[in-house]
Amino acid sequence: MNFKEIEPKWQKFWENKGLFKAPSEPIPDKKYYNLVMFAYPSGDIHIGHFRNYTIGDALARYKKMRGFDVLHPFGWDAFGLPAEEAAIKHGIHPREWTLNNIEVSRVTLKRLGIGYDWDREVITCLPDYYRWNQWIFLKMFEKGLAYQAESLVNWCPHCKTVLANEQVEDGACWRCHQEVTRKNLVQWFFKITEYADRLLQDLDRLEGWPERVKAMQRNWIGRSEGARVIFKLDPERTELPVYTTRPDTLFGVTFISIAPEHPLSKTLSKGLPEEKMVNDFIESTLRRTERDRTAQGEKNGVFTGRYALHPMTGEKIPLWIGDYVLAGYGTGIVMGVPAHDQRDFIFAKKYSLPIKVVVEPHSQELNALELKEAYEAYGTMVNSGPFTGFFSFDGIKAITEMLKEKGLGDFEVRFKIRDWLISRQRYWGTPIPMIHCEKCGVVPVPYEDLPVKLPEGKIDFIPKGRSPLEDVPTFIEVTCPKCKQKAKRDPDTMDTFVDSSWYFLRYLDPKNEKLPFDPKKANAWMPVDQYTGGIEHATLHLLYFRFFTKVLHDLGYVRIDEPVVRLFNHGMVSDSQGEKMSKSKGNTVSPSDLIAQVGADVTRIAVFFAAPAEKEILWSEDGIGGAERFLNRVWRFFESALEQNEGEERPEKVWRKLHQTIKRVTEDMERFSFHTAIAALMELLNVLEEEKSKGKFARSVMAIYAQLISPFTPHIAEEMWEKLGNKSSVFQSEWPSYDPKALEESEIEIVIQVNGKVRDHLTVAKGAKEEEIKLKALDSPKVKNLIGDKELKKIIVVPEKLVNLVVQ
RNA sequence: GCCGGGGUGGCGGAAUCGGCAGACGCACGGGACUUAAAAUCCCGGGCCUUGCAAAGGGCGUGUGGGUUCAAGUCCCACCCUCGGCACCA
Repeated sequence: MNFKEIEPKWQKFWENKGLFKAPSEPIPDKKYYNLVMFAYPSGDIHIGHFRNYTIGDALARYKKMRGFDVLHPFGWDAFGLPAEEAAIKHGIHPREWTLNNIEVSRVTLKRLGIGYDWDREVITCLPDYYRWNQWIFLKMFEKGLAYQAESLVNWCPHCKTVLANEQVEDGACWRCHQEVTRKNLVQWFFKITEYADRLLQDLDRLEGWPERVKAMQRNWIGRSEGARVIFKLDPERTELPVYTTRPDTLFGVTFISIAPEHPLSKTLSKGLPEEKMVNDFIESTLRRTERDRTAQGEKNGVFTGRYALHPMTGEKIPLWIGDYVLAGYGTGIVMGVPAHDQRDFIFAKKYSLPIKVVVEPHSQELNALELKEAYEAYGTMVNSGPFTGFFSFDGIKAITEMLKEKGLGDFEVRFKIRDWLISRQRYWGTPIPMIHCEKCGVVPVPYEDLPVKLPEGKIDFIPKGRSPLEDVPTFIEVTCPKCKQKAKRDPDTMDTFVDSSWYFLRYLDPKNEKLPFDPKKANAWMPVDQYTGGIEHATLHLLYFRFFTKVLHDLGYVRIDEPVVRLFNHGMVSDSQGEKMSKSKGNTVSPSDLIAQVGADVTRIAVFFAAPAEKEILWSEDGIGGAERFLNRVWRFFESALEQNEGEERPEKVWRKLHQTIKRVTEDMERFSFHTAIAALMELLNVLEEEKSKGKFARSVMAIYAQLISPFTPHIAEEMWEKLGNKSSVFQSEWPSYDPKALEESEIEIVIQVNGKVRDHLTVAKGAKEEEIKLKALDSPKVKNLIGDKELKKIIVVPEKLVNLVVQ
């Protein structure tokens, strides 16, 4: 049987029948929104995509047979840098390059037998879509959730654009791995920090999400509880707020450190003998790379010549500038407690600053002079004025409360997460719908003027470190919507992660020209019941789209405030050495080639059976051979079953195996254990072959077999279904259910253990009494031999399972 | 350092509720068919050990302990490994 020859026939059949079209509003209790991460069209579909999308496809087909209204849409994350790079390299316009790739990939997806509702296809680089990015941006601007600010931002010198925090991995650009530098720029941000607490807390509600994704998001959001403590500059009494999680160590402060980037650093020493040293230090520190500076270990600093007053004791505390103080976290100023913070300890030792012990472990005195490292644990407070004798936890509370009374501090919760920087200095993205007017300032583009379209024609894409749009006068030059004077458009485009933050809502109403989506339709389909994709977006897309959902919820456009009930992360597909596949390494496996060689169904089985869906696959051709062998056997058995008419008896063994298989496959589909579902189907085939099942009975078994295997091998299943005399699609049939009675065996094998070790087996009738089992077990010659004249202490009988004889 | 996964044959892995560890497959070895090969079919296999054989025995799910009649599964301590966060005060 040449499987690949029948595949186009069934693909056409499905398309003509509109098998995968979803209703615009589903039956409420029977809806299944089955979402897979849409694709960046960088060429053709690769094997990683293939794995992702066959999982989604198998689920869609299974759920349809279970009677659900299934929504299984697809689209393209079509903006992004590679399109511009291709434009520079090959002189093709990014749009043309992108749309060509989409064309090629769409055909491949169809040939892979993946069934989408293509009427809902979304392409983010088309104005139909990105105008709603602009619309949402304006809504967020109105709510104060989109704002422009000057700050030190991550800059990728290779991509020549800024990056959000989430897009810097280990100090390098997530896309090109070039080391990131810092720049002070005015950029647009989304205020995700305002949602930090909700994004964190609601993770607890996401029971259907993998623990590791939730852990990553918790780490990333980085909530910490502590206190703001205000030191005052001597003598001006300017406030120097610090953030600390250890107010209990407040009496141990012997210096204060300020980040070199902090504005105060430049001004504190003005006119003092220290001024030059301070300026030199700041300058040389700022010149160092982020990675170099944050390498743990060495700490450098310089004394400013100035002092601050301790909020409790009024003591004069020296002010230092320290290169280990992060400008972007807390207040950019920290209190130095060398006895109880390892970083402060190293710093104090280096510059011979005093060390003062204020917390001691239980029943042990610490001597500041003898400390080898900071004592960072909690303990009993000492040398802490009225708080001496308190335990740390009580001290934290009491000290913060007293600071609050004095107006010199308060409890404070801090997050590590920063606001989402969305400006990009590139062409191929959504224009930011803002106008800069000399007179009126920043003015939003009126809604009726949307979309702000990307200019067409000849554009110089070569990155120069500023947006290519800046050099397109027809785009940049506008009149101010307010004062009608000459003004300029914002030249930047949006981060493409904006596009992917709400595409799942556009699928629900893709042609809407009045709104990004109709809330009624959104409420009918949301939340997404199942989302399937890779783990790489754990703290990127998966954080951003939760944020967008909450914003759109707060704006009143969706009822739900979490987008996805159940999240599944499939494993990667690597080469046989475990190396990541890439075009440059030449170790890629092309799904298109595989379909051409062995067909889609064989490839699908091979990928499903290679490993549990959540684990990495080390790709090997051997898997293809095994899959092909299995499907050939299925087909051969199917044909032999069709041919013969005699043999209508229903052997109990096969009947039972059939129903066990229905049960197992059904349960395995529900728990995403596709490889064991296939193993169960292999076992059933083994039994069918062993028992040489034939005729009518075998045909009825094979009808069920076709249904059970159909999520994995849809084409072969349809072919079998048709040959069995059915006119409609196997996917319009009802998923088989098992008969619990068929699972019951009339005779049951029972294990006989002596002292917990299996020594013999016993066959008894179903429902045999304990007493009978005991007697039979004791009657076993093997058992008699083992027991001999030892004393029988106890007999444990687990009905229908085992009997354990305990002897001494 | 903190947080989260995971450790089972040569390999991918199974064991879903504490009850026969290794299902299913890959690779491998042996055999049948064939002039031959491919394809296909049959047989074998955790490790060690007694035995000519038939048939036995012991050990075995990262390590050490514990609970239990019974532990891959539960509890305690530890080791290794993968991933996330990390000069975050």
